[in-house]
Amino acid sequence: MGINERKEREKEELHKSILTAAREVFLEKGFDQTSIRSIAQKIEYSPTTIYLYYKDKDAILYALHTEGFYLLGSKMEVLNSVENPFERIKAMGRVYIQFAMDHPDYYDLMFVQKSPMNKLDEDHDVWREGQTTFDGLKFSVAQCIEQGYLPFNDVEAGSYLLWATLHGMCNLYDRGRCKVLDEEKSEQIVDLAFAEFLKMLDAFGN
Amino acid sequence: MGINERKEREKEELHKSILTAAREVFLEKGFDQTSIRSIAQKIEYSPTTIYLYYKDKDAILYALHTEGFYLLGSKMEVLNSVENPFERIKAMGRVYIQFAMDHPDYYDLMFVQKSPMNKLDEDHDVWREGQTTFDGLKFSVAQCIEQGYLPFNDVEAGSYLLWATLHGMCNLYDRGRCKVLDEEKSEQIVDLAFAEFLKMLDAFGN
DNA sequence: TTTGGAAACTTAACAGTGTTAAGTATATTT
DNA sequence: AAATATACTTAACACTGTTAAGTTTCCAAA
Repeated sequence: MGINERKEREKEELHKSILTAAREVFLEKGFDQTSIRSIAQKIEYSPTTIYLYYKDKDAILYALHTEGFYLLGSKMEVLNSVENPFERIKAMGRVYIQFAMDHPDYYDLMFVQKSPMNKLDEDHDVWREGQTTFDGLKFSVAQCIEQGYLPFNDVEAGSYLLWATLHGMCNLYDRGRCKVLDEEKSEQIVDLAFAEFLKMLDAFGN
Repeated sequence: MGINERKEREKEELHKSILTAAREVFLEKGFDQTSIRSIAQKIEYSPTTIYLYYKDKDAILYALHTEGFYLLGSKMEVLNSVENPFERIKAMGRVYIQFAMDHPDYYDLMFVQKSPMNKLDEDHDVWREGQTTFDGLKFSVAQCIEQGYLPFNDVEAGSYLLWATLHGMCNLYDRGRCKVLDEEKSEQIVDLAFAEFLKMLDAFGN
């Protein structure tokens, strides 16, 4: 009899629908407004039911953070066809910025919020999602160094520098720190600064 | 009769002691644990009294954020004696990183948290503290461009790029995203990446 | 077919948050 | 002495994440 199988399916479905509801609330109302109670209301269950499927709120946020990395990964994937590693690096930068602009909430969860990182210390100690993405960057940076496009001594330090540069631009923008600029300029500052950045890199690449 | 004067002094004192208590809680327990009630407990007044001296919690956080800028400003001040603008820029970077490491909570409030920025939209529209600091950077960047140390077309975009690079390194570090690196390396990654950054800049400066 | 028990879910509560309306002392003015 | 203004507190509202205890539902064995 497949009763147990059906029950297992139903459990999985509720598990999924909790995450779906969480995603909807998160994308509609933002990080701050994503509460256990608001998720529960969306699926028409009591708040405590959620704790039967997720250990705590951080576990849900971690799952959403993972979704974000899959989304970013899918955008990065198409760049595998770029043969020249230096062109690939530059394109990765553009994709990264575009992602941060298109999905600021996902971006925040992936690279700024401390909540998802709490889960790491508890169970699996390694940040798989971030690791995979960073490895992709390192691979291209190593190629760039080999082929004389970038002047770094240390692959990891150089990769971190590139990552941090883009992250800094996106994060300062997202957190309203562009108010130090004219209103018109602050709107496009990330693109402008990225252009200056590319110019710096090109001075090495050519 | 100086009774009104004495009362005025007492009001000012309570105003200050609220901020002092807020600072103590903030530096001891961190941003998340800085609640109106914990501040009130420290000064042995009821939580509602605080609202007679500060409009809301954001107003207190704004005041603390301003303190942070004074602190950073005092660290930057000594660099005025550095004649060479390129050396000055590089020294500013070191001071900035050191500040972020020494005072992560202040740094967070100044450059990451949205709370203090909320106050801007309400009253004075301009972010005076950030503006002043950024102007200091722009001044040196403009000199560097003039004297051929930096290859930027746009002073503001270039300044933003430099700022964002340092901010990105500090913020990713603070938010635990250095877990993509070996444990030993993640401890010193900001210094390592900054070293790579300086090497890139030096390629132009010399 | 009824009974026992496990599984799934809910109710109610705890301890905390920012914030405010209403109430109470205290001190000053009329 | 009575009225008023000032300073502060109490109690509450509407939230938050989380958990212990209670209830309902459902399946299996007697």
